[in-house]
Amino acid sequence: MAVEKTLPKGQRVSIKDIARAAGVSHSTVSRALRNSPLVNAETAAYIRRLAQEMGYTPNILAQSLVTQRTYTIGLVVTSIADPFVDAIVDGVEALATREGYSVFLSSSHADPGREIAVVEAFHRRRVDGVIVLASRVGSLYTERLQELGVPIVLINNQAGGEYVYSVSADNLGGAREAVCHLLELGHTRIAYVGCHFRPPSNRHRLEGYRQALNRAAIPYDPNLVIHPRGFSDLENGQQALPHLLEAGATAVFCYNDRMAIGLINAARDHGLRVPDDLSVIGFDDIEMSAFVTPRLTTIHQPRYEMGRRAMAMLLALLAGEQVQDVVLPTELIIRESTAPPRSEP
Amino acid sequence: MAVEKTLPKGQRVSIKDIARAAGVSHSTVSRALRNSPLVNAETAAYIRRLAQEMGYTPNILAQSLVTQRTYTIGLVVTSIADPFVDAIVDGVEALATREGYSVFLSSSHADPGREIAVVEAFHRRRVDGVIVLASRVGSLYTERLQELGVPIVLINNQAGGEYVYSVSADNLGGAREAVCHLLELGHTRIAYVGCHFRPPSNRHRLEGYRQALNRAAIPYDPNLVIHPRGFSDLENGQQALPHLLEAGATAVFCYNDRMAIGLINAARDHGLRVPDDLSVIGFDDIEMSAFVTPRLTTIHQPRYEMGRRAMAMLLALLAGEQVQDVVLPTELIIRESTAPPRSEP
DNA sequence: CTGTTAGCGCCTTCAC
DNA sequence: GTGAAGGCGCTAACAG
Repeated sequence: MAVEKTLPKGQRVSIKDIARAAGVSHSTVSRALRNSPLVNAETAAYIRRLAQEMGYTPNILAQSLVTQRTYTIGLVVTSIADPFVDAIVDGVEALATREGYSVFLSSSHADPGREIAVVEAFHRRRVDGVIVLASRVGSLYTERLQELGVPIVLINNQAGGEYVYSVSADNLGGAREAVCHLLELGHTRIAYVGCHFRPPSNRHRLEGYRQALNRAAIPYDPNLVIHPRGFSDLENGQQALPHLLEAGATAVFCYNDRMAIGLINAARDHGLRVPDDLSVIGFDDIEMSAFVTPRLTTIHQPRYEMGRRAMAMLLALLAGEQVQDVVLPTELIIRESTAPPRSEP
Repeated sequence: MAVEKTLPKGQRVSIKDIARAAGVSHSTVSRALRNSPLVNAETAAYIRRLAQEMGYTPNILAQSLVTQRTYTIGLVVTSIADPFVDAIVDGVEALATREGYSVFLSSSHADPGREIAVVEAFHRRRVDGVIVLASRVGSLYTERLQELGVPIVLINNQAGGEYVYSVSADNLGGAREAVCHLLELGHTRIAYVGCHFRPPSNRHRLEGYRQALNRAAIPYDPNLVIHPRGFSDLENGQQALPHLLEAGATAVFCYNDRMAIGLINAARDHGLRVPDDLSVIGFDDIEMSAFVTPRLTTIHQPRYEMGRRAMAMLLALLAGEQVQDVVLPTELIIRESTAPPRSEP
């Protein structure tokens, strides 16, 4: 009876169409398609074959409307074009896809306004959960986040809060390890170049720096701790050079690789040689680090794994399980930018 | 009048709830919320205020179900952790967000199977359109893509097809410009190191190389054209070195920056100096290029703009407008890795 | 201007 | 096993 006209394009085949073609009710089709045992095996097979032939593609939107589950998550990053971010996104996406979730990606450009706008948009789309990467936004926002009633996991952000879960790298331990490496090489005038616009992680790395010095019984010298006020990491690295020279540093631990690279470039322009005249160690182990000259010694953050773990945590939360915050270990990667201090003339 | 009980969490306020609270029908609420003129201004204002107070967030899924428009697009990339990809994603996302679209991001890892799986997933979610980035997948797949009945735009992929639209960089012109630069510096033994697993763009860049030589009346020497068979770009760059030396090249145009960097590293390990002993020029202008030593001379691709244009094209397509494929101009970025050939001893 | 009625595509009791 | 009926949240005629 049904008119078998080929639908022009964007073939909107629904379970009703299949039901009509199969001479059953749409309930039965629905069951068959979800492999429900409550349906005759043969008719189920027939229905599935029919669905296949008719080019049926389930409409997840409709499903979601009734099940109240969208199987989507929202991922907020500061900027996609950040070499630190990409591997994390990769990790999130890989696990999400494997588990049947799709991910909405949006960048906030570190603008609080945009960041909450993004979250609101995610909410309108009824994402099942949200992952926020390296947000610099504070409490006012995580508060709103929690109102949404969906689980949130934060990566690299210690912004605390009752219903906020987090995964991050071991900033403290990593920093300690970096400075220990410098100490073991024989340095005693070791500087730290920090980042003023990432307070929490900066605090931890600075603390690691202090702990390492402390253990080596080297007194803390405020002149060796610098927080440039520029906007970009590279710029900040460059700006730090004169202060370092003045303070008589022979080695520097930089908040991150980009700063380290900026510093190294500035040093070269200034006629200094790294590591001969100045040892430099970074943090993050971004891809570029292995290709600059000299190749940068740094602290590796397991970024892909951080993404995976964040997604895994979200999945657990969605399954109603209990979860604990995770802190992933870092790893010292020794390359060419660090060496023993030059013996005095 | 309305009971102001705070809903526990995941406050599922619907237009019906608002209707009840306001003493009107849900149609009126719907109209008021969409700023329809068919509603008394006062009651509309009241309703909107009420919605605000009750913490209402429209459910786009439900809207989409009836309007048949999801305001989502799917973006397929080979790998997110590719420095070439990120800026493009950024460009797509920026415009999409501005226009009220959300973007699903998925990576295919250059696996045809995964790539079509991703597209199927997008289809189930009823995305309004799809953007595919640098797909190495061929016709069988774009065919299926078109069956979906949603507009597709391809970035950096010449795979042709009736209903396929594309935006790409001017590979031919860029390559010509790269080689011209080398010619102008005085080189005559100029090599090309190509990429065997990106046939279309490789063909264009090789053709640009030939055209440039041709215009300079320099005969084409097959020994100077190398296509390493390794898997990674860096590796391929390294592998090319011995052949280049053997062929007596004084300058090399590499398919992309990563190859160029691999080649430069190999050259250094081999005791050669770039650009003194060998001039090297890349293609892409990835971020790293400005930080390696020597800083890499290269051909810039306007990646962010490519992303934007692709999204703009999709938007136009969704608006039913006619569109034309776009080819964006490249730009020669002269840095430190190219110089005149050394005068013979 | 506003309410009523349908229905988008699907899942889910609840009877048969 | 299977069908009928109701509803997820929302928009869109169609009457008033």
